Amino acid sequence: MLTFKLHNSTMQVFQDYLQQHTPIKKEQFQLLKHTLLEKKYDKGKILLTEGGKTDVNYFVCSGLLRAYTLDVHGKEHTIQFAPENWWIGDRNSTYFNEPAAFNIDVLEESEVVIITKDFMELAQHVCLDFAKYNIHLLHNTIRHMQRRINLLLAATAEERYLDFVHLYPKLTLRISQIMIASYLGITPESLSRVRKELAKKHSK
Amino acid sequence: MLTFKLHNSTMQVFQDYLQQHTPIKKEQFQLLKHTLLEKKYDKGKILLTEGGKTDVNYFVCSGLLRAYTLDVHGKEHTIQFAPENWWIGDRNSTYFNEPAAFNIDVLEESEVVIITKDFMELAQHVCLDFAKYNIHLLHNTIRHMQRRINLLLAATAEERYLDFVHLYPKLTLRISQIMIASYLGITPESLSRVRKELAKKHSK
DNA sequence: CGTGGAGTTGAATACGATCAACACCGGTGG
DNA sequence: CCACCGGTGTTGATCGTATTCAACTCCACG
Repeated sequence: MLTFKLHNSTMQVFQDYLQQHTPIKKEQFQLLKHTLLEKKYDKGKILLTEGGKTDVNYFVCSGLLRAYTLDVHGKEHTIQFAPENWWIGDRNSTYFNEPAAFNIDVLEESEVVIITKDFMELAQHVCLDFAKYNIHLLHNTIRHMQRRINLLLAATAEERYLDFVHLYPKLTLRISQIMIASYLGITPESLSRVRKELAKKHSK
Repeated sequence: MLTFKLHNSTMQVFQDYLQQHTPIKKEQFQLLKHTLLEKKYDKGKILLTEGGKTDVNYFVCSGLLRAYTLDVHGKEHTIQFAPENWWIGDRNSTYFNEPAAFNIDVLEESEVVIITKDFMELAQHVCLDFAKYNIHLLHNTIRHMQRRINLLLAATAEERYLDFVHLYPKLTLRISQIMIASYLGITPESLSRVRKELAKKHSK
């Protein structure tokens, strides 16, 4: 007998992730499943708006989401990209019950699992060690943000771009330069020139 | 009978803080005390060096510490200030067992409590809810860092300075402009001019 | 086709950095 | 007590990097 498995379902991707990265096992996942929701979003869809409220986070199974803010001039500033197997959500709203600090939109058609508050609470009851994983995730987030702050303080546009390429080589190809520029804190025109300079150096 | 209490001991300040902000109570603190160390450091003392290793964090009871990095030109970039009742430490080293990402030095003569790994572990056994406080602290750190990243991406030097003054009004007076500039990501000269402009606007 | 967004390039501009000079303390030692 | 010194903060002149605004090419997509 042959079993065909063409591709994993959205929920299956999430379950696989949990089993690989957290102490939550198959049987435990079954107890948690009812607190989760799977969704598919089209490119351009806005999942959260600055100042709004939400009590869910997202786990991206396929596609690409983004967190960004708008300044007084209407320019976008990217806080975070979330490709497959990344978490994204607004802590201000989900954890502190305050208005959201940023917007979340869909850069590529994406399949996501919606992580409710119920899931977070229940997961810690069902699996005591889940809290440890959670803390690990928080520390890791802080480490990355600290690194980014340091780059914004100390590095030139070129250095920041090279760091981005090094850290997210696959994303560099998927994400438009407009978006990358808004993540690096420069204009798209400047990024274009940075890339031109790098190409020149590299060809020598 | 009169009781004189001229000033709190370093350890007492820390105990008071825990009792106010965490679920750790008097009796529980007694069980934890032996994992803590109190120290007094002179201005200029360097507690941690980039690339080094440490397994302790600090709680500042009095004085002022600072976390900073050095770039290739030898310039300092301030990651964080830690005045009284703040925590400071290098996660890369204490949590991830990797080389420290930054330096920590003493800006004012300071009394600190040294928080060992033993304390963190024991505290969670002695008081189950301490973990929740810890998570709260992590979320809060992330919130602040996200805000800072957004300011570095979106705001002018003047806006960043105003935000700093608003967020840390007391620190503004205690910290030299050289240090504030290195926190904002500008030169001391630029900060001086920003302040001049603000004074001009304000006097109109 | 043709339309609109992405990326590139150029010219002018603005903002902060750099370099240098100087005033102003606060502390130290003769 | 005063002279000196080093660090801080200010100001000016100049420089450099990134921004702004505009024009143009190149595709992808309807």
